[in-house]
Amino acid sequence: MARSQAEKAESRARILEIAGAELRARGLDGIGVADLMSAAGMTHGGFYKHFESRENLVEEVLAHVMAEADAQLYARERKGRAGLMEYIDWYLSQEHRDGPEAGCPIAALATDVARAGEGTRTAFTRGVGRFVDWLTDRFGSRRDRPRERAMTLLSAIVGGLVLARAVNDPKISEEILSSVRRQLRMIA
Amino acid sequence: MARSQAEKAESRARILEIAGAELRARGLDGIGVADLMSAAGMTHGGFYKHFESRENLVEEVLAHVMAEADAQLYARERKGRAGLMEYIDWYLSQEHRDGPEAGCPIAALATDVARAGEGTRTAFTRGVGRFVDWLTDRFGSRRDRPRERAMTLLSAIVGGLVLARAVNDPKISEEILSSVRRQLRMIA
DNA sequence: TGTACATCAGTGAACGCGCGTTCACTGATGTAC
DNA sequence: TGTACATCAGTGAACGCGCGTTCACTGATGTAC
Repeated sequence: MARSQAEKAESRARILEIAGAELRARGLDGIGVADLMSAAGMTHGGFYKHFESRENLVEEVLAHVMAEADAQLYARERKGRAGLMEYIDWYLSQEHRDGPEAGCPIAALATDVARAGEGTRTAFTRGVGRFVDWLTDRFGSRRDRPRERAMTLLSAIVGGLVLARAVNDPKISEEILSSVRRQLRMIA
Repeated sequence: MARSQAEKAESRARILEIAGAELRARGLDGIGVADLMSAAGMTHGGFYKHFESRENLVEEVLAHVMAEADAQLYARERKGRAGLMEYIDWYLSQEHRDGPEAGCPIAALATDVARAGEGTRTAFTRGVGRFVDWLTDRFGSRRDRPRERAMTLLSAIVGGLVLARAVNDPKISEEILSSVRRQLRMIA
């Protein structure tokens, strides 16, 4: 082998990481095999030593990125209402709005996923489910109908972030973020 | 001329209408010039008698679709809180979820628009602004901070619809729609 | 009203170009003796 | 430990293919007399 098995694993990890960022920044159709491989420091031909096809890559990257976001979520230190508030404030921050490549894959890819293949959608659905569970836990028995609240909260932060990103006018964008942040203190 | 001026206007309107549906169903990258023209009953060459380029078409279609949605919004009969509730119930309905081609362009295209050109984003931003104004009016003086509420409500319904569409599991999808519908009665 | 001519909506072949994929090849790595 | 051989990660040229765009052409329409 031109490279050891360990090096192959590193290459694969590098491809997945770069693709995870590109995917969130440019959408499911936004990465080309050649560009991706060149960003990973290789030529395009080697791609097929790691993935069956481009579609297969997208599926794996989506699953990878969802699992990563999920792990970060469950690793957060602050619990209860304070933890939830902290999370919402980060989620609806300018920093998160302006850095989709490292941000929530749900907000970055939701409309793309709706048009994607079943494998991709299944990975996405699992991530949404885990997210809802985490939020539900934050409500605990503090509030009635915690799961219903969790789903609404998720909808509001995803919608708010997506709108803040799409909109052209910085003032409206900021207004959306701060409005949702503020109003959610009532439901949360 | 092979066709009269009136016929040209009809052709253009037909292209815009079909593109408006395809765009919402398949995303900003989802329509090809050849497919679009053939769906409009013509061959691809004639496209450039109506639009400068594909990108120019996308811009015009987005503006057209936003204006259309806006007109429908302002034409709704029921006013006040009842009108708002009625609208939310439609927005978060299975019918709307399953028919993006005739539904809200904001929810259908938000993440695509975030990556699109300035012209497209400007048209989108204008539409969002008008939507927020309409919602703000529905709150009127009934509630404090009506504009803040309007932006949060918009975020929640857009996010809820987008998630309900992306998710693979019909049970979760329906649960998202009904949760947001129910919880929004508190804020609205 | 009729005639001659210019206009231009729509046609369909042809064009580059980029993209996903294939494939023969290289040479370091892993393995068997 | 050393040698011979098979393996296979990565290379880079080449492939189809679809897509946006161009262009010479057509013939009905609009206009000028």
